[in-house]
Amino acid sequence: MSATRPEGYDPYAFEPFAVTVDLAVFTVRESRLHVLLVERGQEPYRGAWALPGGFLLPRESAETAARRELAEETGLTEQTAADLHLEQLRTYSEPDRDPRMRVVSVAYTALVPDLPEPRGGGDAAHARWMPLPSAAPPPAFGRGDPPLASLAFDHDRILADAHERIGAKLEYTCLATAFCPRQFTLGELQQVYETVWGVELDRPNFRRKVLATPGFVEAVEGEPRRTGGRGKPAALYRAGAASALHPPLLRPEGRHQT
Amino acid sequence: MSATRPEGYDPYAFEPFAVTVDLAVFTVRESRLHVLLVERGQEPYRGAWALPGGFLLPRESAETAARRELAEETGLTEQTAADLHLEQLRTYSEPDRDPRMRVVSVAYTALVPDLPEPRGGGDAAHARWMPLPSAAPPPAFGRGDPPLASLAFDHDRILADAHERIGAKLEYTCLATAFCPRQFTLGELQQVYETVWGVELDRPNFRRKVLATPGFVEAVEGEPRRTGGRGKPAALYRAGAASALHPPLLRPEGRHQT
DNA sequence: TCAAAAGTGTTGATCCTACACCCATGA
DNA sequence: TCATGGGTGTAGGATCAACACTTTTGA
Repeated sequence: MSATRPEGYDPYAFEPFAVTVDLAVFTVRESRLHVLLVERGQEPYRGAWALPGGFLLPRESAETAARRELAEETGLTEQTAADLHLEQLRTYSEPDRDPRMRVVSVAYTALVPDLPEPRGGGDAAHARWMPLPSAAPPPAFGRGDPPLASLAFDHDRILADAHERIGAKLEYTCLATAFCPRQFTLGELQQVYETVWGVELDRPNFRRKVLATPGFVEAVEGEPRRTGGRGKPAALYRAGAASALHPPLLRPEGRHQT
Repeated sequence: MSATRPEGYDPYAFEPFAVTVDLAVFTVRESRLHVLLVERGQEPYRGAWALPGGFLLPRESAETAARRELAEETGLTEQTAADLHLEQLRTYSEPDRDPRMRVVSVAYTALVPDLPEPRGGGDAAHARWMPLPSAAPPPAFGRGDPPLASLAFDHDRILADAHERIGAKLEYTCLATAFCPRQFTLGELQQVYETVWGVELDRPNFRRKVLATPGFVEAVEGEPRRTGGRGKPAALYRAGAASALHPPLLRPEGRHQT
C-alpha cells in the first residue's frame, strides 16, 4: 500500500502473515471490573487463560470479525451483540508474539452490561468472567507497568493497555453507560466510575455533573423507580445521544499529579 | 491467536494477508498544518497522492517498519528519526481497500518539526509537504465526515482520522512540543495549537496555563533569546518530561458544545 | 517614534468540592 | 425507628476568560 512497492510484487513470495482479532471484553459486576477469558485447550500455552479471539475470515474486516467473535464468546445472538460497545484498541505485531508463526493481531475493547454467565456457542466452552485487581489502573500515558496476571501470548500486555484505555476514556467520553443495562440509576452509573477508577466519588457532585452534560443521560418518562437494595427508589435514565464529555469528568487523582 | 484455532491450522491454507504500515506525518510550517504525501508511480491510483508507507519485512514489527519508513521518507538518518514522535493510529482492514489483494494496514501518526524539503532516500522521489485546509478539524468522536481531499486507497479516511486524533490529543497531552524544534518560544508553541485547532488563543492565558503545568516545558538556562520576526525577544524553552496534561487545555469551542 | 511581539496584572464569572441536610423505603 | 441510598442546597476556594498595561526590540 505504498508508492514504494516494487512493480512485480508477489504476495506469495513473502512468508504469509496471519491476522487475528483479540478481544478484551469488560463488564462490571459486584463492584468489580471483570474481563472475559477463555482457557486454551491446546499448545502453546495449553491450560493457560487467554483473551478470546480468532482469525479473520477471507472477506471479513477486523471490525466484523471482532463483532462475530464477541457474539460467539458471550453466547448472544449477532443481533443483540450488535448493540454492544466495541472499539479498536491497537494492533500487536511483534514477530515472536506467537511461537508458531507470524501473527498480527488487531485488539478490540468491548464494554458490556452484566450478562449471564457465558455459555460459549461451541468453541468457548471454557469462557469465564475473571475479576481484575481492584487497585486503580495506572494513570494514562504510562507504559511499562508489570502485567496484571499471566495470560497466554502477549495478552497480559493487551489487557493492561485495554484497562488503561477505558479508565482514560471514562474521563472524556460518555461510554460508562455501555456498562449499564438499558435503563439504569445514577447510582449504578456512579458505581461504574468508582469501580473502574478505584476511587469514591461524591454523590451530589457526580449527579450534578452528569445531569449538566447535555446528551449524557435522558430521564425515562414514566416515572418507574427501582432500588439497588434498600433505600429510596431512584429515578431511571437511559444513555443519551452524546458521545463526548465537555468538559471532562476528571479522576480525583488526575488533578494532583504530573 | 485464540483457543478457537483448529488443531492442525495451516497458515498457507488461507489466502495470505499482506501487512503494511501507512504514515500520516504532520508538521507545522508557515502557520499551516502540512502532511507528507508521495505521488504514486504505478497502478492502481498511478499519479494520485498517497500517504507514505510500505510492507513489513519478515521479522519486523509494525512499529519498527513505521520508524524505518519515517526515516526513509523524511530523508533523515534512522538515528535522527528515532527522536521523532510516532504513535499508532489504528488498523484498516476492509477487504477491498486495495484492489489487488488483501492488505491490512497499520496506520501511524508522526509529528515532526519543520524539516527541510523531503529528499527521498531513493524511493520517495516524489514526496511533498501538502498544506491541509486551515478550517478546524471536526471535534473528536464525530465520524462520517467527508474526506479532505482525494488520495489513493482509503488514505483520505486515514488522514482524516489522524487529523482528528492530533487535534484531540493536544487537549490532554503535551505532544504539541513534538512539532517544535529542540528549543522554542512560547509563541511558537502557541502557534502550534492555533494552527492545529484553527482558533486564536489568548496569549497571556496560554502562557500561564503552560507554565503552570509541571513538566510541560522547561526554561533553558543560559538566557539566550530569539525572535520570530520583530518584537521583543522571547525566552526559550525545551520539552519537559510530562506527557499528560492535567487538567487538560480545552479547545475554545469544546466548552460550548455537546 | 511606531509597530509588533513578549510578558505581567487584575477582575468578575464560572466551576468545583466538600459538606449539611431532607426524603423515601425496607427491615 | 433506624439504616441505607436518593436527592437538594450552599458556602468557600480554585480556575479561567477577557482585557488593560508595561517592556523590548527592529525599522
